[in-house]
Amino acid sequence: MESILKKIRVDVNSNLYQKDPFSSELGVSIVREATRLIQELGMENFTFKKLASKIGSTEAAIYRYFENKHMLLLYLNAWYWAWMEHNLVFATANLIDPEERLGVAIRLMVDGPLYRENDFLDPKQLHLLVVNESLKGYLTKTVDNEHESGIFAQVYKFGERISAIIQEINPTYQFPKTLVSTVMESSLLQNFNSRHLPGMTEAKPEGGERLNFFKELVVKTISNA
Amino acid sequence: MESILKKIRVDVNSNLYQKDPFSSELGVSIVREATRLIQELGMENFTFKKLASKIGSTEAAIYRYFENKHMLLLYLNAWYWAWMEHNLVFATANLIDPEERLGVAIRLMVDGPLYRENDFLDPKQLHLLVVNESLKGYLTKTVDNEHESGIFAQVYKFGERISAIIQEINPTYQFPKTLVSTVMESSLLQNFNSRHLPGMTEAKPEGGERLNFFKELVVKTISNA
DNA sequence: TCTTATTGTTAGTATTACTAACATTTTTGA
DNA sequence: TCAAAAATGTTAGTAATACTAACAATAAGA
Repeated sequence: MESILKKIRVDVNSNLYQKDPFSSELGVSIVREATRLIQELGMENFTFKKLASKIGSTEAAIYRYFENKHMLLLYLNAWYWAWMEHNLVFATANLIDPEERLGVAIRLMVDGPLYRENDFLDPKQLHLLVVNESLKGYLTKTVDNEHESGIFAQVYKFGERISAIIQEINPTYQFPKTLVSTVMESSLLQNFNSRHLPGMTEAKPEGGERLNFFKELVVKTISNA
Repeated sequence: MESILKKIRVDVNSNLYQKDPFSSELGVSIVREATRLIQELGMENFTFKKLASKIGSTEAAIYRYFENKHMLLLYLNAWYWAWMEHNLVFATANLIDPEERLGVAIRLMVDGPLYRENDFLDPKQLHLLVVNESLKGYLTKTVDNEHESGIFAQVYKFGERISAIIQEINPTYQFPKTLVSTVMESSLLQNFNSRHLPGMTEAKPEGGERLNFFKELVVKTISNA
């Protein structure tokens, strides 16, 4: 399994980039360093110029790969969720019990993907990036166009997989998709809250409270009480 | 009750502004028009210059009231949650049953504040603004400084009130604050999802699904099953 | 009426987001 | 093997943004 994970090259929607970053050295160093730098500076202070100087290239060169920094964020986000889906598929491959599979899925959402030193992007870094920045990439005026061009496919696919597990457990539950998207988004926000708005939550950044909270929440919600 | 709501002037943390916008005509027209314009353009395309030209003033004049557009957003956000708290207090004042009060609170979070044509800001407009833009105001690198200067006091106060209701219903429930912040944040995101990422949810923008979803989720979660 | 607070105006700077034009290198296929 | 085509890289720019400074005009208050 480790070697398979190591070799995984995720397919993301080609509308996300101008030129596939994995088709060249420069492209790879762009996404690699961007992951670090966006996290370090935050989207508002991140610029292609700063990124260019970090990787010894120029602004214009980066624009050939990504239309702008917003698209680069969406690209990394898509990559993250595709990676999450791989993790889910592998981790649940030989689990028959749907409740067990749901447990794995929730753990994945709460704790982020497994750490594997892989060839392309570090999923641990990517998780931090997604916690801090990804929602800003959704909540924009351009979301409708982006939605239409299929840019959120990875997020959708991941969500659908977990919805399917829920429907397996309780076929009469009315809101599987709403529940799944709530957990996907809230697990990120609660991670953020525990670090920056501690009064809004009982959870500690590295504690197991979030996992317990979300597991209990989901299990109770989909049960026929 | 109506006349009281009409007269309510919310107190927000003075770190949010340079000069109290309710201390002058210009200030009032800034916050009033900003609510509309931020919503129309989205934060990324909103500028003080555009706002100034709408209200027949100048950029520099607006900078006298707010340090930058980010602080203006946080100001409007604080105003929103303070208004929400007023709504909650009035709507639950004569309800004894904590479960009934919780129901009112959830409805408020899901549907936003009551519409009252009031003297200052239109809560309906503000709700749309908060749905689309407010989370971007939290998820920043400056959140820790802002947190320290008490800028999120209104959000906290609203959350604490509802946590208290939950603790009244079930004093043994472990995560009241986490649950409340989840509902506060997710109800906004689900509103957004229903409009822009419809595949992520069963809810329709104007339907009652979200309310049912969140009510069921909270009631089941805090029950001792 | 004199003082103070409030607004308006002009004019600037540094940075950001992006593009055009062209030079250089690499690939490829005849 | 080598010329044409494709991919990359570099330089140099523009328009817009996010501010700030300095000062003039106006209104309000004691």
